[in-house]
Amino acid sequence: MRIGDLAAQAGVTAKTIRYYEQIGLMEEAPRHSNGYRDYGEDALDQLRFIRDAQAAGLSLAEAGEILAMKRAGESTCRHTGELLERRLEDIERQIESLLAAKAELLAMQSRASTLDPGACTDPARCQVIEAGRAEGHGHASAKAHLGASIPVRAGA
Amino acid sequence: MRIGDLAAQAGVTAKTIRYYEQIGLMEEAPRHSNGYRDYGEDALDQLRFIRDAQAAGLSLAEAGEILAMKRAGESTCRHTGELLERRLEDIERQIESLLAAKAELLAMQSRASTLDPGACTDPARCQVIEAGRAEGHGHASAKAHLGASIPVRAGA
DNA sequence: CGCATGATTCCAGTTTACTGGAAGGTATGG
DNA sequence: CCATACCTTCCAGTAAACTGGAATCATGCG
Repeated sequence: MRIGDLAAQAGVTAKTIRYYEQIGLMEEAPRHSNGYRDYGEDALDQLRFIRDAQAAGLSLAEAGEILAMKRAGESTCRHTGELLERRLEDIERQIESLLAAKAELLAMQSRASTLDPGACTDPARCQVIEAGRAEGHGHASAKAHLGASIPVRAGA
Repeated sequence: MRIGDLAAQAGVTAKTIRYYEQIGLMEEAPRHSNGYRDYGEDALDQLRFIRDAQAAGLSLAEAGEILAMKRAGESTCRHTGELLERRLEDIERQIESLLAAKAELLAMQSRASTLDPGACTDPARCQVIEAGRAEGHGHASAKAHLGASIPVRAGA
């Protein structure tokens, strides 16, 4: 299939795929006579793996190391074993961190709901939102990039 | 305490703390008569929270939203509740992804160890490492930033 | 035929989270 | 008195992961 098709199926843009090829993350695709890249199912698998790896907090470089292993046929070699080991440890650690953060958020949530339930019906009273949205209302004045931005990430 | 002291205790650099203040992530610290910033224990708590939040995959902007809530006293307001809700959902999702990635790595690991155990004692035979380290040995030739770099992250 | 799509390359810009370095002020010990 | 270490501001650069846009070529439809 052609790059746009692959991109659509993988949920990325064609630009991203060319970028992945450029940095050596994906191998150079074979070309049609017209110069168009031609991809097979394995390319889709790779892109899906990259997506998963990223979602799991791995960098493209790390995903690339693992893809290289896959391409090499997962040969049993001390080095690949060590790589897998390290990645697993990283992932373990990240899960721990996430659980800790989750606990912290849950604690905040319960404290928030038990302290003064229903005390904030008026949007003008909500300091949190004010602090995030309004501008010159009193305290900190810096706010360079941050403060007026509601980030979107992690949703896609 | 002064910025260098705080930085040392939090395991970041003074530059990083000034940067956090600059982007509005931390409030402007009170100053000594000499202009030096003066921090209390709460600053250390904040920095620790930021570290945790980052390890959990939150951006500084997201950590900032939560810190703003904390500063506002975790007031019970629909909006803060929604923010917490969203963060928790994000974290849930990230944990799922991590678990999926972990499963995938474990599968690779077991396949790798059962396919041909002990077949790779000679480093010259390990295509994986070769592919990651060597340069002009046959296939892909692009490798711009990637390929010769062993990333460090996720360890600190 | 013409024109919209979609492909190609190449180069430049963006965002996030810092980091480095210059140029200067301040506190302390010998 | 001066060196040293630490503080200040400001401006510039970096790395990762894209994203946008220009200029050009190819394909397919009416």
